[in-house]
Amino acid sequence: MNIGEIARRAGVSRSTVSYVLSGKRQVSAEIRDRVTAVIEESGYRPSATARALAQGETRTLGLVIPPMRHHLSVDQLHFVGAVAEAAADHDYDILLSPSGQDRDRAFERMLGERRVDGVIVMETLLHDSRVSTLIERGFPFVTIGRTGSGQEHGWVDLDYAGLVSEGVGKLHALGHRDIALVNRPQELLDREYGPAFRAADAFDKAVVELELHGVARCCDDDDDAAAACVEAIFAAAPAVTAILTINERSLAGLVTALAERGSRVPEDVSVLAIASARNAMSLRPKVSAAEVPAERMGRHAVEALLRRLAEPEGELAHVLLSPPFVDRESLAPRPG
Amino acid sequence: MNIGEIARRAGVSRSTVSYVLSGKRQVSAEIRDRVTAVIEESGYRPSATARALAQGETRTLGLVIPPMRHHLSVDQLHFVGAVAEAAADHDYDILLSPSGQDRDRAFERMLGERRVDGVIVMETLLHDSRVSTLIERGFPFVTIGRTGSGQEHGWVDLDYAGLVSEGVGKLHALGHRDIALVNRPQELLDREYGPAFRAADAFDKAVVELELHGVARCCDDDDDAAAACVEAIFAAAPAVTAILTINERSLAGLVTALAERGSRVPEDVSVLAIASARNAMSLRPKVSAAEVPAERMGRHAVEALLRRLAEPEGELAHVLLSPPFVDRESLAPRPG
DNA sequence: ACCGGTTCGCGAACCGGTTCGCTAAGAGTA
DNA sequence: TACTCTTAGCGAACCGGTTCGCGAACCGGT
Repeated sequence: MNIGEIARRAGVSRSTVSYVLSGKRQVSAEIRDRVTAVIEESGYRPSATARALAQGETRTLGLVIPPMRHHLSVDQLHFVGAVAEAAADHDYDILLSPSGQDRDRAFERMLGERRVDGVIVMETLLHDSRVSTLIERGFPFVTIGRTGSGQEHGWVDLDYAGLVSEGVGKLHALGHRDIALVNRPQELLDREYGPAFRAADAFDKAVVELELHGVARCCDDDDDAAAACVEAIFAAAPAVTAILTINERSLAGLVTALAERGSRVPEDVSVLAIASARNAMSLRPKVSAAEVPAERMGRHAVEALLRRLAEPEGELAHVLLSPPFVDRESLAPRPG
Repeated sequence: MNIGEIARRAGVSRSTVSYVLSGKRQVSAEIRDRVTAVIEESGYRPSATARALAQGETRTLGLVIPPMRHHLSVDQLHFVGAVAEAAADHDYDILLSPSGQDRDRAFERMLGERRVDGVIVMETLLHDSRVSTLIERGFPFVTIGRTGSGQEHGWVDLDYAGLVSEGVGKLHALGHRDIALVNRPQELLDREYGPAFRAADAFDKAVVELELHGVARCCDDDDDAAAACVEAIFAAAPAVTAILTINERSLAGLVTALAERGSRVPEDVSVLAIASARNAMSLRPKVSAAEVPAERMGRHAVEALLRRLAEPEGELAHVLLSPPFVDRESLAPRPG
């Protein structure tokens, strides 16, 4: 069933059917009714492909997701879902592009073959080749997380630097002087993954400013790594009485590792995290944490990108979110 | 940059360029080289949209994901990632279609406007309107989870019935006679969500067959619900010494709830789960569990669908996976 | 020199929409 | 009645590819 068939059955031209559908020109009530009746009874819907070709826009957004072997976090999952729903609300669809081993195949295809009108890039690095490519080609996009060249494109980001200094401040206010940071995996830090990088940086600054003794450690995204990390922390700084972690995936492992080495939370060691409430709440004690607002970020990203598509010369969106820490049961004054 | 421009620069016709690209007809070495040189230097890539229109296939697969408010599980996240990667390996793309409040908008658009060549349906119900729609329209698709009309379409499923009876059998073999099942939320059971339904059914059968005292309870997908569920179970059957759960999201809550009411695992109560290793391992004690093989399921689904697209009259794929239980620290013989 | 068979490039039609310019019919005015 | 203006439908061109039929050029054989 195509537009020509509808036109034939309604006894009008194809262009008239098109105008009935789009409303871009006036059509007399009589003809309009006749055409809509035919469309109704035949269940006709115009082909997205043909329209995309004619109009030069696909009404599809690309979402570049991190490779699976990074084991997407719950946050990222929520983010993907939120993006899909936000896009659907605007009658856009989401095309997934896994980056990965040969990441570029899918990414290049998406751009080169013009499958999408714009792109959302997840897990952005400070120096990100995908971002450079997009800028070079003048392709509309928004990143999750800032790059080094932050002013040249739209982004939505979580203020890791702010959260980390706020977190350290909270611990400092409780009297802690020996504080550890559990960061994301070394690999991400090496690749200059923004959150890992900015967290490390902010931690160092806060430590200097507040005249604390700080120890920062990277930790792979799993529970076994957390156990090793706890060992490393206390080996390097036995006096540590507070741990701040931005590594959600290893949070459970961190808490059990502390329990297993005989450190009570929060009597001996305070724990503060940046992690989803769902995750933090299922632990004992319930861990105080600032939540990654994945859903809000998803909606912001979609809306920023759509705004850019509507107004290519408009202002670039820079959205920096800073969710509050919520106190639960893992924080206490420094012992002794 | 389009195919006409390439043809002009290479001094050949558009059709010749097309044949160079597709290799569907012989082209003399001389002309082939000239054309590829021009393509190379101009960075030309054919438009996916135009090709889709001409060939009548989009080389895109639709993935219908559950609504966000169901809070996708880690498994489902992995599944989405695996699907995207498997599709990318075959140079297909994945279009997301969130089902949800007005699920039908995105789903109908995807089908009606022919944005995709085939569809993968997640979280299938025993009586699923999406499946009926797809069958009616003769649209190629594969479901994750069987429906009631299991023989009329391809599917990939986890053998929940088998896993539950195997699990009950294991507990029985350890001497347990009073066994509880923690199922997925009541809402899913009411809507006849396959895993919840089949698990409940298999549990009842196993209980009768082995002459056990069984109690089955639904549990919402969070930790608080797990606490309530534990209370309900012991209120109904104080003698329970073993719990089998297929509710991954509430597993952590289940374990802490047991600890909080003074039941030691596994000395007083054995726990057996169907859950990702990652999740089960981060608990104390480490929970014995059969793992949902999300990644394998994703690849199977994509490959089954692609096979169907290549051979519309070929056999339907029916893949039933049954991962092994792995023993960790949560199982013990019945006390006393 | 003629013939039948290959090889290979070209042009045109097609996929299913959108959009622009034209014009016939009808309305309004003098 | 003649003239202008507006309204609304039609046809054709276009988006950027693919595919089919045609025929020119070249081949070897007699």
